[in-house]
Amino acid sequence: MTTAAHSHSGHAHEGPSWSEHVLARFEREGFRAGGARAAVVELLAEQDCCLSAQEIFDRLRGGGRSVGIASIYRVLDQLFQLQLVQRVDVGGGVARFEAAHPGGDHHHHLLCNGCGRVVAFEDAALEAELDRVAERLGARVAGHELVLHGACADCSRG
Amino acid sequence: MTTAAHSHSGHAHEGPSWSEHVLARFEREGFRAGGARAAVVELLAEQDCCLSAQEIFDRLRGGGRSVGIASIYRVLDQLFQLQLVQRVDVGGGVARFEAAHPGGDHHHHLLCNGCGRVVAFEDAALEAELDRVAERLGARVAGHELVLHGACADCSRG
DNA sequence: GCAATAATGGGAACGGTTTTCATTACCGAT
DNA sequence: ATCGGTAATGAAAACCGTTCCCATTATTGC
Ligand SMILES: [Zn+2]
Ligand SMILES: [Zn+2]
Ligand SMILES: [Zn+2]
Ligand SMILES: [Zn+2]
Repeated sequence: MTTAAHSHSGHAHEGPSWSEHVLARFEREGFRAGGARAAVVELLAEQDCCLSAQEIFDRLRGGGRSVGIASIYRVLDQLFQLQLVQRVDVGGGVARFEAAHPGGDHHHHLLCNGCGRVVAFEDAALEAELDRVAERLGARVAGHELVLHGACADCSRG
Repeated sequence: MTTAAHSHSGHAHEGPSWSEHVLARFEREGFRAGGARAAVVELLAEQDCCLSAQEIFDRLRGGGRSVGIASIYRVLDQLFQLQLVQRVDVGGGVARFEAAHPGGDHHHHLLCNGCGRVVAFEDAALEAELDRVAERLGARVAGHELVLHGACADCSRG
C-alpha cells in the first residue's frame, strides 16, 4: 500500500547533481567506495520524494542490482548521519528517506487518508514561521518534520 | 532513554476532566466498562505529554495495576479511532500517545538531541499558518504533526 | 442470578530494523 | 601489477514494537 506519488511541479536538474555531491562527501569523509552505497545513492538521486528501505530493495532488485537489505539500511544510516538524506516518518512503522538538497530546498508531506498517496509540498511562509517558532523557543533547531493528515485535493474534490 | 519532560506552563484543570469526558464517550458509543481501559485513560489523563505503550505498561505495573500490553494497545487504538488521543511519532519506531483535548488545545514537540527530552510547545500563529497552507493545497486537512529536532533551550545554552 | 457476549491478558505471530559474521572488494604500500 | 590490511557487503539470525489468537474473566440486559 501507500503508492508514493507527488504533486511536485518544479525541481529542475541543476548543479553538481546530488549523487556526485554525496559520493564526493563520502570520499572526503574517509569512506571507501562500494557498489551497494553507489546503487542506493543513485536510486535516491532520481527520486523526488521519499522511499522506504523495502521500496529501495525492490527497485534495485527489479533493476538487476542485487543489494542486501542490510546494506541498504547501513547506507541510509550513513547518509542520515551526514545529513545527506532526510528521514520522513508518515507513520505505519516504516521509515522513509529522501535526498536532502544542500540548498535547504526541502519539502513536507500530506498523507492522504483517501487514496493513501504521499503528496509533497513546499511553502516558504511556513518555513519562515517555523524559524520564528524556533527562535521563540530559544532552541537551536537543526531541522523539522511536518506531516499533514487528511484528504488530498483530488480526494476531497471527489 | 527519552525521559519525557515538558516545558509546558499553562493547562489548569478545568471542565469535566478529560477522563470523564472519555469514559462517557465510550459508554455513549456502546462500549462496556472495563478495568484496563479505565486504567489507561486515567493514567493518560494525568500526563501533560505523550507516553508510549511500554511506558504506560511500566507505570501501571509500578502502580500495582496489572494490565496486559495487548489491552493497552487495544485501548490506545480505540482512543485514537475516536480521536480522543493524538498519536505522536518522534521517531525511533515507537508510537506515543497523549490526550487530545476537545478545545483543540493541542501542542507540538521538540526532540532534543542533547538530553533526549521531549519538549512540548504551543504556537497560535503557527497553527494559523498551517491552516493557511492546508487551504492553499486545496486539501481537507484533518490534522497535522510537527516535530522539531535540535538542542532545547537548556542544552543550547550550556 | 443467568446467559450472552464484550473485555482482558498471556503468548504466539508478524514485520521492520539491527546485529552478526563469513566473504568480497577496495586501496595504499610494495 | 600484486599483496595485505581492512572496509564494505549480504545472508541469516536476533531484536523489538505491535498485532493476532484464544481461553478466561467481567459486565450488562434480562
Ligand atoms: Zn518528499
Ligand atoms: Zn520545513
Ligand atoms: Zn506532548
Ligand atoms: Zn498544530
